[in-house]
Amino acid sequence: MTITENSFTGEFSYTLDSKGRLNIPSKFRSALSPDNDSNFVITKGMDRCVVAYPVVEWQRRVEAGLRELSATSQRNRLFVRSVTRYATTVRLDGQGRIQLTPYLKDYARLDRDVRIIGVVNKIEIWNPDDLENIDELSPEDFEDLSDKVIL
Amino acid sequence: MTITENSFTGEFSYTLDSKGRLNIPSKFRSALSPDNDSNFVITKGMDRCVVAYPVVEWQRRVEAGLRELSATSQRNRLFVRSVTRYATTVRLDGQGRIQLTPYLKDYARLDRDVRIIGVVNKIEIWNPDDLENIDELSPEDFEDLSDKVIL
DNA sequence: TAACATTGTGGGTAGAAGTGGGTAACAAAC
DNA sequence: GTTTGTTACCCACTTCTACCCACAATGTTA
Repeated sequence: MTITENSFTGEFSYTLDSKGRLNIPSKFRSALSPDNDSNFVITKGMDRCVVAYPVVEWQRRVEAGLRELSATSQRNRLFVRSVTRYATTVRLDGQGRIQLTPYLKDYARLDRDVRIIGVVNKIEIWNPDDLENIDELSPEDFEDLSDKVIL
Repeated sequence: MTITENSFTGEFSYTLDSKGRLNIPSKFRSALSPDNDSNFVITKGMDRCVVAYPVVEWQRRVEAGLRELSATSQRNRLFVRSVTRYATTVRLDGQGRIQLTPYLKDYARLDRDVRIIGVVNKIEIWNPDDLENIDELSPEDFEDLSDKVIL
């Protein structure tokens, strides 16, 4: 099972229920490696979305780096704070749902309908309107980047 | 159990009660390693906030950082003194609350409403207004540091 | 087509978490 | 010795949340 660890793809539509719970697509759930303990870390993403990392992913990429950053410069301090401040560890409930924090729900303008997309090793949670309105890559850029990234 | 030692994330709103007691988020309490004896060291933080370290973390800092700094310049010595001078060990009460010292409460302008944020290996306690008003990083700086640290 | 399994959604409820206050113990001040 | 004030411990109350069960809709298998 160690072949593809946490590779998320696809787009899904879900609704936040009255308690603010959000379903995670079952395909994403099964893509979680078992030692993840069914946990995600959710935080602010770029462009007004919420990102969710499997915990191991978060630890590997973020925590390790943040610990190294010295707190001496104001710039570093602001950065570390702005990353961790909005990050919360959440566990899937029995039905595979997570609870969003009020701040993140507000930040990403999530009301009832949400769009969830898989982005390789993380998940993004969007307001459907915002997702439609973000600028798509120009066809030229797309080809340019495609060449470089293989794919 | 090999998870990560004391990694604090997230933001929480609490109130100082009439006795000056401050609740510590349960998520932070459980992130304390058991041998910490339910203790924190609180002291002056950068940018007008109060910082709270688990005792083991505090000890590590004192040994690693402060000791070296102290011998060098007068400026550093002043800094070290101001940090250690106001440092107090506090224990959580039965409900998971701590008592702030008058000096720190005054220094961070904590009145009734406070914001608590987790910053990797320490906790910061803020006046809500101050927290909102600290300069956020410019998007360029953010991306720049993101590239270096995260991916 | 019928039987069954999976998935998304909704809601009740016990226990946890946050908040407030009483009081005994102790130290400092009078 | 008495008074005052602070602190730590205990108990009480309200709010929130994690866990449980339920069910409809969809997909799958025989």
